[in-house]
Amino acid sequence: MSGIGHNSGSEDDTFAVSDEQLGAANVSAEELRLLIERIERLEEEKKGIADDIKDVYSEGKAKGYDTKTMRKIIALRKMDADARREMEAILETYLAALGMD
Amino acid sequence: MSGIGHNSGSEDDTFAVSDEQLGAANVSAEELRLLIERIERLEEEKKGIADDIKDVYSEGKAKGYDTKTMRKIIALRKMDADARREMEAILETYLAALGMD
Amino acid sequence: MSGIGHNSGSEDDTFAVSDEQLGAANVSAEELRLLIERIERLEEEKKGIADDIKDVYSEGKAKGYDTKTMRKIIALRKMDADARREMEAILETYLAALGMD
Amino acid sequence: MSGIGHNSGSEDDTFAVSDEQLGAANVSAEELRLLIERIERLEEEKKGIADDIKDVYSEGKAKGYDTKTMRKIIALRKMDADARREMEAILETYLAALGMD
DNA sequence: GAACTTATGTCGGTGC
DNA sequence: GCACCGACATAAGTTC
Repeated sequence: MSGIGHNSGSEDDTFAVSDEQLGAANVSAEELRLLIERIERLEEEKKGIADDIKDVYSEGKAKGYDTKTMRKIIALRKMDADARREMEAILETYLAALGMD
Repeated sequence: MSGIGHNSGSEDDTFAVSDEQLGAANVSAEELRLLIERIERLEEEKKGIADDIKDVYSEGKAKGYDTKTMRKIIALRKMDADARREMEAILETYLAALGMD
Repeated sequence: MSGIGHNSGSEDDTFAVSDEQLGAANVSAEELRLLIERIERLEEEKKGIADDIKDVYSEGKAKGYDTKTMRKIIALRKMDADARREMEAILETYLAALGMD
Repeated sequence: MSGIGHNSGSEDDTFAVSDEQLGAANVSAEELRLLIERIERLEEEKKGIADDIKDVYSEGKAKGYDTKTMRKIIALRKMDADARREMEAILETYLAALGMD
């Protein structure tokens, strides 16, 4: 956790102004701004990775594989992985239901 | 293991695959596998970041902001940023047209 | 046939609306209304089936199965079915790539 | 008889499964299977109707209406219907409160 | 027009 | 016991 903020609910009057609500609003605005900027940074990172993925597909295409096939393979492998995870989850559910967890 | 089109030993080899082709296929398979694994790794990273984003939204929610509003703000800021980029692009175009680039 | 705005046959009556135009508009309105009512009927049917599904889950619950488990099982079976379909699709893709389709 | 988790009367045979329990399990498994198959059938029907809806939208599109508009109209009509129902509910409440139901 | 992302609605769980 | 909340499934929109 980042440790940013942690001031929700506190009535900190360090920067007290005549209008308490305005002060609170400023704190909130700052808090909100920080949250939003964090999200924006993360979105950028995500975009960057999405671009990298695109590049790898392009590379594959350049090497003669068609994108559709590559996507199919990846989807299939993902399905397998998901199914495995799902089976483990269901097993746990059963065990829990049987009081064996 | 039943590879697609693996057909060794047939005589009337309408669909025969030569050793050369098999060798090439193996190389290709390896090459393809590497591409796919790279993509899968990148997909995982992307997923991780998407989860981080979700966490930040949750954090915002916990601090009393509603998600919908946050999303709207981010969308707006993104539009602003896009508009700015667009304007810069236009400016560059003008400058280029004027031979001032 | 095109929808609203079909304008052939008017002579010089700049703002006049011919009977033909009214007729066309009416036809369009009617046509649109019918499409919309079909969708609404289908949405109702869909809702009805969704309710039926809910009932079956309730029935299962009443018989001592927990919903989560049931959902997990169904999801898993769906995954299997999807994976099978997907594998067939990929097989076709390969065969096509090999000119064997 | 209930399914998984029915555990009354066992003393220290923590993981023991009696013949009775196995028999019950078989019955349960069959029972569960039937429930699941019913749900799967219903899900398929639901999917079929969803596809039909898609088709009607496509048909509308082909006739020159845009999907977005159609969706808006349907949403509006749904709101109207919901509002009407709501008003009727309120009316009933009033009537009931007045002992006129 | 297909795939990916975003948004909305629904469902089950949980805390008061 | 009900209402809130988070999670999941579906639907809509957007982009390539």
